[in-house]
Amino acid sequence: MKKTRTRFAPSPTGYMHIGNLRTALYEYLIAKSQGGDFLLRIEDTDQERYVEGALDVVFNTLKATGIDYDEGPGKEGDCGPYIQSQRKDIYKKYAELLVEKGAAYYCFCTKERLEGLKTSDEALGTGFNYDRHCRDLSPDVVAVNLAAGIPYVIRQKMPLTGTTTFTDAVYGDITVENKTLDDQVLLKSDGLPTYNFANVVDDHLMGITHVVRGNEYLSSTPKYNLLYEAFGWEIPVYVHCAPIMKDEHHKLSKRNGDASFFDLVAKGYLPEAILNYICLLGWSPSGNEEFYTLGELEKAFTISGISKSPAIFDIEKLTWMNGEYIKRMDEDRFLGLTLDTVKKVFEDAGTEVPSPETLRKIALLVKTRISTLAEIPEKISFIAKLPDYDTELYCHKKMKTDREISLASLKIIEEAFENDPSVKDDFVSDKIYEFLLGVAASKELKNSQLLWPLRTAVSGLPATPGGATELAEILGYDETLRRIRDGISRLS
RNA sequence: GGCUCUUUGGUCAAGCGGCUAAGACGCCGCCCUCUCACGGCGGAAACACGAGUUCGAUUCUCGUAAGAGUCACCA
Repeated sequence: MKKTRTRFAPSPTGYMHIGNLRTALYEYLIAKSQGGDFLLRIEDTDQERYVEGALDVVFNTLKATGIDYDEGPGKEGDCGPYIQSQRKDIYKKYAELLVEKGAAYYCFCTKERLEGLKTSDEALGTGFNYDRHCRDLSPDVVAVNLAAGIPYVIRQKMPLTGTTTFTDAVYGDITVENKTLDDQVLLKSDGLPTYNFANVVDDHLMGITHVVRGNEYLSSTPKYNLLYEAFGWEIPVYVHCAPIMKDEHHKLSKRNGDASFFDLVAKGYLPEAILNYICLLGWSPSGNEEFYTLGELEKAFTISGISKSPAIFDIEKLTWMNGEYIKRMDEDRFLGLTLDTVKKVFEDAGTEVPSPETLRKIALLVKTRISTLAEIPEKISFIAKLPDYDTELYCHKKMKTDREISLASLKIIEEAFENDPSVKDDFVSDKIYEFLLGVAASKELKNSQLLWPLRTAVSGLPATPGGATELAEILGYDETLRRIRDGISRLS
């Protein structure tokens, strides 16, 4: 059995579309799940679309997601070069070979003539089809024209009758009438191949066994088959995937301003969470497990799990999944990812940056409470600087507090702190909690009547990451007392 | 318009002739609790429609409808 080989063949546009990334992932997984090779090939046959730095986006994305290629630019194998613009001569040779075999022909039609055809077709309300004007030019005329240097393209000579059937691994058998097939251009007048032609030639030359692509290519696949057959080449397994949608009607796209892979990373999403999520958009595993590392996917992936219908990109579910990844992440990695952000919150607020130990505590405080890394600043900024707040916050029915009780409670806490110097010596959450519970009991107050006002005074917020005593520990004895007094004056 | 494809809860989806039609996100409720979150428990919510085939259709066939793709010297 032949070794499985797949390829990711992006055209460098400078934007890593989520759908393209998913295609790359599926290609990678098909190869790896079968012990095969995954190659990277750059399809840059359209020189008008050249974008500076676009290749780096491709390389960086693959690197960030851990999708390693076995052959490709910078990793030369036996099938290089892996950049189509460097393979120009190859395509010309094969196009000419096809002419010799009678499966293609030279076409000298001008763009103007084609335009005329197109407009008259549109007037009829039908799609455009080349009228095959040059299909039966005599060899003599062709030779003369070529010698005269008249610009030409090479077109595929489609059979005029019969049908062509191809098999897709996800859609099954699809049959079309040959007469509906256009004599498409294979080699452009600039000597470069069209996508459809370069693809077939390269895929064959590179030993690609599985062609994975978006289902917008479904309708051109019969033409591919005809090409493979004309060359006498083995037809690969086709795996067409339904698109990822923005909503019911629109595909996810750059034009719609939809997030690219790096946009999502910049918004605080983890590459592994993004990859995990998009893998599940359009593919489902055999069991109920939803969390997969790339390595696990390499074992679990099956082509039969790929679905036929489009999937809407649900940022809410990605966000949830990202949060799960954060919760499951080990502490060291989390701290490595977030400590600088935490530190920056204090720098931006213009307040003194706490000790590394305190920064650590703050970061960890937030670990189970965020879904994306970008949420950190808003969650902790109150620690750096007490926000201005309304004393209405002190009123809470369930906690059985109002302004008066809160004022009394804060005074009680202040006094208790001052009267017992040992509190300051061991100012950690558990000890403070224990201490305050004792105070509450002695004053015949409910725990919440003491703790709710404390939390409010110390944070100025209706909801905070961590409880009153946790926050007190982080703020330290002095700052805690300062905020308690601030609360007292607000309430007085 | 021609050709092709798709159609299970709001979303992702399992199902591959017989099920009270999984699971997840989101939503709602309850519990836990020094707020929030985490966690636990529970709930509402779906087979586009119509004919066939069959003892029996979400599942097979054919229509209809609605969506999508394609019909370039773009990929």
